[in-house]
Amino acid sequence: METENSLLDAAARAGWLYYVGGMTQDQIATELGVSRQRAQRLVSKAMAEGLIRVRLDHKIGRCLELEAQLVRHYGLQRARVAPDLGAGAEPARATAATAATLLESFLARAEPQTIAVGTGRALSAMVGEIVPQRNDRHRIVSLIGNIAPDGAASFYDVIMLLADRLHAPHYPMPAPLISETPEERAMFHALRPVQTVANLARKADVYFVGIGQMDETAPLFKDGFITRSQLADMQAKGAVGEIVGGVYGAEGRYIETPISALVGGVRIEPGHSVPVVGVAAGQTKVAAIRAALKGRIINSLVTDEPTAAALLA
Amino acid sequence: METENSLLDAAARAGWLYYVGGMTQDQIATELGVSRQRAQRLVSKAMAEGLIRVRLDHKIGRCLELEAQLVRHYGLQRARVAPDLGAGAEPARATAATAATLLESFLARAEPQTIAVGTGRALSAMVGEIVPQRNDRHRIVSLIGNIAPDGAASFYDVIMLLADRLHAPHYPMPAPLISETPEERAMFHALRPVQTVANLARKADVYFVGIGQMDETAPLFKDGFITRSQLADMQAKGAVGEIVGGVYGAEGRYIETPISALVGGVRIEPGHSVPVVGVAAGQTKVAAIRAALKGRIINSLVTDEPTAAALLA
DNA sequence: TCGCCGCATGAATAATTACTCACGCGATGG
DNA sequence: CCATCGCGTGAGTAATTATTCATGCGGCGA
Repeated sequence: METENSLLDAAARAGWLYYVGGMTQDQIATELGVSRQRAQRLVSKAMAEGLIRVRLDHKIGRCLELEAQLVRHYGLQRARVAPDLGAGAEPARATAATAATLLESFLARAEPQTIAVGTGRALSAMVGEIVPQRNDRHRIVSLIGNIAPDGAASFYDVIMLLADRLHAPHYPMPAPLISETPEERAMFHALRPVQTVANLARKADVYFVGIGQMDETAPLFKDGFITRSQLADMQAKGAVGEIVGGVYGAEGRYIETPISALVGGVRIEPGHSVPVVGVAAGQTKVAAIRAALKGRIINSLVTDEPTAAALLA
Repeated sequence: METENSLLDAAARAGWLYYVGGMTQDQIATELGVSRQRAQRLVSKAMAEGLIRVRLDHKIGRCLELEAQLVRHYGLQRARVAPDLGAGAEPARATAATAATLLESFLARAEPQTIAVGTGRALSAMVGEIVPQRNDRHRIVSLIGNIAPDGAASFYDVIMLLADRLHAPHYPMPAPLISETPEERAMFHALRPVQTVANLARKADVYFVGIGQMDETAPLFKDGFITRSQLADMQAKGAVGEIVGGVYGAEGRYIETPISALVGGVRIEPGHSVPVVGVAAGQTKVAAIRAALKGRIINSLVTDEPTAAALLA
């Protein structure tokens, strides 16, 4: 622990000298009295550990334009468009920093906020960009059960990561994301802790949710929460997207399916007055995002440039 | 204006791809359809124009800033600011690990170093944080007699502890810290071993010293080296601090007092070119530290966060 | 219109950074 | 106590980035 800490300290120092001080790694090595290689490793560690945080302080004209158009076209409260990272990159990478900045603007508020979060890669990446801080006046509450079919806590467990970074009180939902049977779901929902969390979630001051597509690459399916035939069934009923387990059609209206009775989350009702921020990007998600916007399930959006362009096409 | 703007946009985009996307300038060039050199120039411009803001997300980020300010404000060779340990903790605790790291960076040098050390709680705590090692190419030399008025070796006997941890040759000064009479002092200083050590100390490659305040809590007084009336006398002459027994005023100029003729140490002359590292922290020591910095008795400082802030206030 | 100036460009090259590898040290477990 | 494993280290090297320099293009005044 002690050596761990001093290692990070050294990394932070090296990173500071490199990125802020603009020194070469050679100079840093001399300054710190270590070898050049070690200086390099420290700098790279500072980056890898996320000690160094980079943000873009310039709104690229095109992104600004897309944001304004999104707000106007879909009647949003706010929109953020991250510059394109290029074809190869994971879309979540692009939105992560931008979404983190938006979340931080809520965290900066003096009044205690109840912040409800969903799950997924996009939110997970966002949390990775949040600056660690001591910020215990806000509460983090989970919108959705995080127990996977095999009983393990989900890999993309956003709430724990976020609470860890903020040292904030947090309320995970101790229930399966999708139960085996309606009875199992009812049983979980009868539990006091589950009800407490659900009630808290329904009164949140701001929501951050991912958006799942319902094509063959659907996260629900890919991550093993539903079977291929269940997916096909929902597709047949017109499903195009999913938010915290709630499946909806092309107009953003929730669709009732056999699965609906098994979902252990707090469904986001359309037309919320508080910010409901969808964080999603990628060609495959365009239909799902558009539907969520149309149905006013979300009223704020963080996405990337090509996705924004597609949404407006 | 338009071209200006699109230039900045391009720079911002290149910077985003480079720092957030982690792409090489080659890839960026391909992505943006420009030459590699142009991509490089755009990235560099993004930095120069401050389009990309880099921040350090680590508790020592604030410390690093304070260090930079201390170096600038007082013209220091180097400064280290340890993170605050909270109100309750002994200030020496905070500086110990940081000072030890600094000392170790000197120990790591291949060329043999002569390392001169003073005494005091801060240095004692520092030595406690030094990792034991077999490092006999350096020499440790004492700057100050370590015989207390009662004849016992001082409790805070830094040099023995340090030499023990390093297995390095060491040269304690076999003389009283403060003699009873000028004659006694002269007698000790006539001794060959004392002269040898003093000569060695004057040619040291690096100095580590504590800094004593001269208020009612003065270490010299608390540890019984001087009487209350002697303290009062020095205070009346404007004494605010003390380094290896040398007492100085608010501007960091040494003050001659009856005690001066009794001190059995090697006075640190101002304006040394080799590192003279003061290790000290605590509200009570601020005036003493500031004076030592002003008078250039020390040219490097290890302190803690609140003390650094006070020194810059 | 011509010539000059300044600046952007890409080639070449220097500097810096990242990676690979073999080694050694200390921890771990039989 | 000794063999083994894993990790950190520095040397060497590949990759990447920064700088320098010669060139050419376009604007501007004569």
